[in-house]
Amino acid sequence: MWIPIQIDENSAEPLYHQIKTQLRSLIINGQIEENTLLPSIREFASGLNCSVITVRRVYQDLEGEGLLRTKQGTGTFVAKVGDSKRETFKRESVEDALGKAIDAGISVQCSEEEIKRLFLDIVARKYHPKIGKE
Amino acid sequence: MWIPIQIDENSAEPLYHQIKTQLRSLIINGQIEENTLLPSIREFASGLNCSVITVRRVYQDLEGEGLLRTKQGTGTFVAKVGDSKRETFKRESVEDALGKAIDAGISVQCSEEEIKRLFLDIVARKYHPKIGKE
DNA sequence: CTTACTGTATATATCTTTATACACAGTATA
DNA sequence: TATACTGTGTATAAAGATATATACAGTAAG
Repeated sequence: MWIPIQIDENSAEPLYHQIKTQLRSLIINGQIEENTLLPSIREFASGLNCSVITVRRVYQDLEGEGLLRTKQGTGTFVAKVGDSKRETFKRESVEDALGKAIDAGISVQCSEEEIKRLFLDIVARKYHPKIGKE
Repeated sequence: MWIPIQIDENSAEPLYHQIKTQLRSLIINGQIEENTLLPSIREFASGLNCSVITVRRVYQDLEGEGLLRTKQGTGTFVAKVGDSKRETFKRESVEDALGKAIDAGISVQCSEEEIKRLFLDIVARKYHPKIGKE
């Protein structure tokens, strides 16, 4: 089972927190099905170029949130997530990120038209990527 | 001299890094004039409810970047910032935040129309705040 | 020179990350 | 059913980054 996690080396956000946040998102959004057996802490750590203990902490924290079940000697499985929790999480996470971006614009005295134009440009680029560009 | 810094207690980003990032932004964007005497580390720390040492580290780091001049017994002053540096910084910081927000949307399978609608709603709210709402 | 303000240095506690060694569960094989 | 092997999660100790309190040192003004 391959789990798509993107680590930003330059971020000030701690490593375990980046992993936890992204894995939580994948689970709550249903991109990883209930009862899926996650990679072992060793396999996951190897893929992320980090320590086994760091992954262990993520699994432990998410188990504390009720998102994972873990059983020594067997592995770690994803738990059931209710639909209402799912929807709430989706909306909040996107709204939060957009709000932060707009705050950044305001703090830099971006005009409303300017930030709208920037936004639409980047949306177009990200939703319709051209070959040879990111 | 009052410096507007917003601390997010819930963020995983270290405190000194939040302060440093925002103060750097204020200086480079010219929202604090060249040669302005910044608050003393004690006064600033008191306003942010944090330790003197945390503010001290921020001043020290930004002095290392050439954005501040500091003189023992006298205080800490903002240095000169070139126009080209200013413009580059503004564009990059906003583009970066918008890109992150859109990535968050994509990772959550937000449709292009959906994220555009969300964005315009939040822009309207933030640029034209109603009384009684944030 | 005293006083009250600056920044500075040292020691301490907590958080983050790691390395290493250990204990438990499944499976093949005798 | 033993036994050995390979997989799993677990516990302990140590190093680095982060945040703090407290004591030290330079500067300016009375």
